[in-house]
Amino acid sequence: MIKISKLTDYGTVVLAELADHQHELASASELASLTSINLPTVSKILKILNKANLIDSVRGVNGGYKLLRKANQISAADVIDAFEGPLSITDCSSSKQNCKHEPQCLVGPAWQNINASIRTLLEGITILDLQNNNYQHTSITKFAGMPINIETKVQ
Amino acid sequence: MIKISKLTDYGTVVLAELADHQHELASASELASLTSINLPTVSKILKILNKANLIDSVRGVNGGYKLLRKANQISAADVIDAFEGPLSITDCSSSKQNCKHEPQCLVGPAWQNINASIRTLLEGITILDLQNNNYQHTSITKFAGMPINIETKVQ
DNA sequence: TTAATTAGGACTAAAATAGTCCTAATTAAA
DNA sequence: TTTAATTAGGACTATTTTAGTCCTAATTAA
Repeated sequence: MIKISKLTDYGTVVLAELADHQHELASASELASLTSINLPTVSKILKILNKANLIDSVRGVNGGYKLLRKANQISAADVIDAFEGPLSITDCSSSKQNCKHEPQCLVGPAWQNINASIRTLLEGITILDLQNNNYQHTSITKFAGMPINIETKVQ
Repeated sequence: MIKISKLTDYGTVVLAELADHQHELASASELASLTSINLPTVSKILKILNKANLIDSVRGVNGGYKLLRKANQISAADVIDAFEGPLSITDCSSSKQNCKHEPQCLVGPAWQNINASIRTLLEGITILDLQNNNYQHTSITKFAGMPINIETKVQ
């Protein structure tokens, strides 16, 4: 269903929660109780986010995590990259490698363009937008005579 | 990776091949050899496409399949729906049901909007576009002072 | 009647995903 | 210096999803 994994979804929830904490550290167990996600899972998520340089960690007593960038500088695409590797709508859309059907494939290049479109869309949406729900969908079918879709952020 | 399944991908390939046959019937085995996808798999794909009313079938000797609508009237979203059920980027983005985290979920509604955007994008792309690769990605960052992404179809 | 074809669905195998758990390293505070 | 709280890293298992194959029935032209 063109879906992100549960872990990625949880990842955005955890990041949104961290955004509420601004510069204070939040521990894994705090975040678990705030988000209602099980502690072991939250820990795993935090490690992944840390490895992807989206958050910073401090060990030891009173340790915890905080955002490394501002919420409006972390995009949905960043989060997806962290959890699922480079965004790619089909196996062959990320690069022009090793597809055994490639010579006679009629649709590969088009999927690659669609992929780029979805990526651009997701790069334009930040954790702050997700949190505030200030991303709204609008659809405009014609612009200068051409059929287009416009995705806007509420200002 | 926000990806469609292999079967969905193959589905578009098969549809594109059927589009080349216009109104003649093409059998599963013909399509298998034209697309280099194994026969049993092509058969499965054709049954799914048939059930979704995207193609028509004729049994018996000289039977086969053909498109039920024109290639420019079958969208990428139609194909994804056929293979993967209603498009939905997260478990909670398709409807407002049964998510145990929902009361405190910070990001659900936003994902639902993103989902709608991706759907609109995919509804605007047809098998004909895929086949001709006449869908191209362009990105414009400002329009009337607002940050936007515009996805265009080549005319 | 036969052979070519699709319909339907059961089944298996493989891959991806989610979730848990263990041990080590770090650090503040008692 | 010891202890307790915390993250780091990774192994592991269980579950779910996906891909792919196969069998039998129904249909139909020749």
